[in-house]
Amino acid sequence: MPELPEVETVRTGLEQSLVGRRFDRVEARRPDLRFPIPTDLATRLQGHRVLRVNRRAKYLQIIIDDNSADRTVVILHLGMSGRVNLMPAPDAGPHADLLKHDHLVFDLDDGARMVFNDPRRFGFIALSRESALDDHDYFKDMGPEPLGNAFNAEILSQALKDKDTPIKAALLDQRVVAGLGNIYVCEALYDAGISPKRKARTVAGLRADRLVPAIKDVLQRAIAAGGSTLRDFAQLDGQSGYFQHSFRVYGREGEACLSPGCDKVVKRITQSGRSTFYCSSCQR
DNA sequence: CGTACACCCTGGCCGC
DNA sequence: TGCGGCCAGGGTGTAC
Repeated sequence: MPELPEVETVRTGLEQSLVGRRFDRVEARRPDLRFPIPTDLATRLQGHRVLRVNRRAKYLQIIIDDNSADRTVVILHLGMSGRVNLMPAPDAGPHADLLKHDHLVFDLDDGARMVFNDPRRFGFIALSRESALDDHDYFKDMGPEPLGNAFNAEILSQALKDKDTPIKAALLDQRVVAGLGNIYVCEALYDAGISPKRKARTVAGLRADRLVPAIKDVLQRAIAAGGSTLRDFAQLDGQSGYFQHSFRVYGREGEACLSPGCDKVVKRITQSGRSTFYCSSCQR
């Protein structure tokens, strides 16, 4: 499901419904997702309130106000198929029945219920401390946030200049830039007119000048649209994102290239085991 | 070290 | 209807 815009959409929703709320009851309904669920998850959270909800790349970071000088942080990754549902307090009686893949249940002090559902279980949850977060294994080697000021053509060129790998693979490498996934890499390369097969080192310089704004623009437009819904992504209230209607190449194999005057159709190839969509005429 | 690939897991869709 | 094959937005471990 989620790349940066989808995770950011979830973060915004969680910020509105979670900050200031207290966890009354936390339940893990199975021992593991992709990794074991911390056995002390419930005891570390119950009785404490949420201070903030942050995002780093595709990870959510929920900071807990637990009266500690070094606060507990919940790290949540949605994997491919994870989603977070927020059910408001029911008018009367209990919450609706849980579903097969509802793995984590968080009951809040206002009667609302947050549920983490993940059919494929590529998602995971972990606990850390605020002071250790940047040094955590998940984050320590991560590249810059693509929407931050620290991500610019100079920085990207520096990261690409020694790489022989295709630019498509380089942009999926979270050490180069953190938060892009298959969809938005395809879209950004199309928008910048850069072939996904081009060696990354040859993108350093002038092409990076075009690529950086293309990346920022597609991410910002996707966030504004509430993310993309392919099969199963939904916002907290179950609404779909609608950026999928704005895809220019992703998923459009065999369809006409949208660039004015181009008479080619969109091609699909496999790179690093994933589908790449591109126009062989407009992207060089 | 950098790169390439298999793999984790379930479900939906398509063709037979 | 049923079944096999293929596909899917992610990250990691292992083999070169």
